[in-house]
Amino acid sequence: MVREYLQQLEFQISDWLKNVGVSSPVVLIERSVDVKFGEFSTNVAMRYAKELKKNPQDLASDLADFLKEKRLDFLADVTAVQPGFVNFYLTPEAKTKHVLSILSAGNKFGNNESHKSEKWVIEHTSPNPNKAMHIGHLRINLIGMGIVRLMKAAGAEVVADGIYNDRGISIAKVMYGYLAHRKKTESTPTDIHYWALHKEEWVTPLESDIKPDVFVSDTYVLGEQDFSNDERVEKSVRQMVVDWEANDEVTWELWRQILSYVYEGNERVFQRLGSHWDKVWYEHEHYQKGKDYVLDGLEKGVFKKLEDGAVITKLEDDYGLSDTVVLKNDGTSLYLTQDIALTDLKKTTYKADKLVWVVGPEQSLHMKQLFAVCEQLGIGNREDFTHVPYGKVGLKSADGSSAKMSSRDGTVVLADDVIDEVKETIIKRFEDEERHQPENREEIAEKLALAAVKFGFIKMDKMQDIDFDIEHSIDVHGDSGLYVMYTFVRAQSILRKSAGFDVEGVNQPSELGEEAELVRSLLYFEDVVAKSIDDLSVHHVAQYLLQLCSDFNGWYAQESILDGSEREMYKLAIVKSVAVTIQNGLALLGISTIDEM
RNA sequence: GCCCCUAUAGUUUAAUGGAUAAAACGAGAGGCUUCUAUCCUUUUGAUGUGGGUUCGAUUCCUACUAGGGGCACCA
Repeated sequence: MVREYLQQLEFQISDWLKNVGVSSPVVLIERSVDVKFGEFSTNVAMRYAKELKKNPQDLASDLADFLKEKRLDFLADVTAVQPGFVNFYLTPEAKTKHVLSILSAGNKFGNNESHKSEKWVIEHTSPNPNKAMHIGHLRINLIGMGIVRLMKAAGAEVVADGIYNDRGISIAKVMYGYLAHRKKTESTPTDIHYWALHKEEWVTPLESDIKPDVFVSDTYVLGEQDFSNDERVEKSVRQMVVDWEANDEVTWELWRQILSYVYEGNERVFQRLGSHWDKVWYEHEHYQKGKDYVLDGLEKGVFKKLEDGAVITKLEDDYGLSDTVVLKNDGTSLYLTQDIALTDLKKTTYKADKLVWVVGPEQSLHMKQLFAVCEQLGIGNREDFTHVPYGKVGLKSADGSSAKMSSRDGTVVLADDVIDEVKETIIKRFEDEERHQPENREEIAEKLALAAVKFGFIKMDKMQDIDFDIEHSIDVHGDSGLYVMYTFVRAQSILRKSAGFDVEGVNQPSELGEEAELVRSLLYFEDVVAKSIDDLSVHHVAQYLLQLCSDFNGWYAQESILDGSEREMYKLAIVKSVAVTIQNGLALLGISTIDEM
């Protein structure tokens, strides 16, 4: 509803600006920073004062007078104030109408059509096939899935995709580690051909009662150690890669088995997180295809061949980027080579309008080079390709400094483990306070733990580096997902205890009371979502929810809602619309609500 | 050497070029016979440094300082 008000205002202001001589006005209406400045304001008077050679304050006054004469029914007042802002004050009726419009919009409230009928392919969380998902992966996943949900809310059709780099030395190390360290008895030889005939002599994750992803990363660490310490192992691992490339049957069999553990492990964590890929690319399926693009590029003059046979880009002149090799002098391809092929594959398979890569900032140059090369080859326009980088996740060490996670030192913090720790804290509290039936505690705590952990990562800007501190993440007070969840539960509880809600029974107040601030906050949700969509970042939504919840709790403490008065139904409408807003906001963050806690 | 990112209360974080820089944690004071106190009210306290653009700069430009990342046959 607020959106309609703003559209009308924008139209009128734009019209007025054209009349006073602005050729192509851009009208920005933003939320006022303080209640005393109304609900919304515009800076057009200051913005166009110079162009019109007028005093901004006079211009603002003229605009305010013009709008007053229009007598727009949703406006209680329009004022012009120093140094040239024009402030808009909505009528109580207009605000109440907005509250009711939230209820009729339901789970669509906040959505818009800014990217309607566009097709987006968003790549995120391409995990190493040799590592269990740690808090770094968790962050990427939350950022990526957040963008996926935002673009869906913007009306776009979205394909979320991921890549498994399932070939090469890393996976071979896991394969070796498995043969050498996952035998049931020491006497079993570390030999792939023996394994092929006696698989039952090796354990599976299921038999060893280890989560498959953890099983794989532990196996990798063991294989890696042997690889670095023993030249014979190194040779043997490298031979596996060669055998794999030569399509050796037994090697492929072991490779498939190890990968099945990897996929099972990741799928388990993805399910827990509520994360999902619509499409998974496997490197082994497309890694050879890049070479054709290199030959094509050579023909078109996009690339050039060096004396030693390697092929290099020509990006310096047109793009100001440093050049890089796309084909090695031994004729084999590189990451960039594969990415070219995959980009074309994505674009043609899904007829994608926009492609997004959620990958680390260290790949910034690589991404720019990829985009430029794809443009040169006619695969697509650079503007349609977006790299979304993010800040690193390190650990907070005892002295307060930042430390890198290291699998060698055993300091890697797994996503699973963090969620489990928070979950334990919550269950303990349930037990201490004897809350919930014992058999329900587990399920409720799981949802709350997910909410707490996800919210903790996602409430801040994605470029902000994080020094993770488990103590801090277990703390569920303050600016946390549980605070938001608690507020939602509170609202649900009130609704449950009420005699039922009926829109017909809502008396529109002629003046707002204690609920004014809360109702004001409800006006801004759509705007916040729109901004999140523009920025490809859900953290604005998280910050907004904290504010909304704070307003709600403030009101709750001051005023009794179920008071049997003639305002009760009106107050219930507010409670209900707050609940809808929280639920929609949390849904954008990938957090599902519960009704009791 | 060149390029990119980051710098905000004691701590962890907010702020499409706008009005008095916003929260949480910590520390101090107060509040449950109550619709769930995982809450509410209140006090305390910050834009790395120097220039510039602008009516207005945490935000843009520039030079420093500090930290991180990248720079052709690695992934």
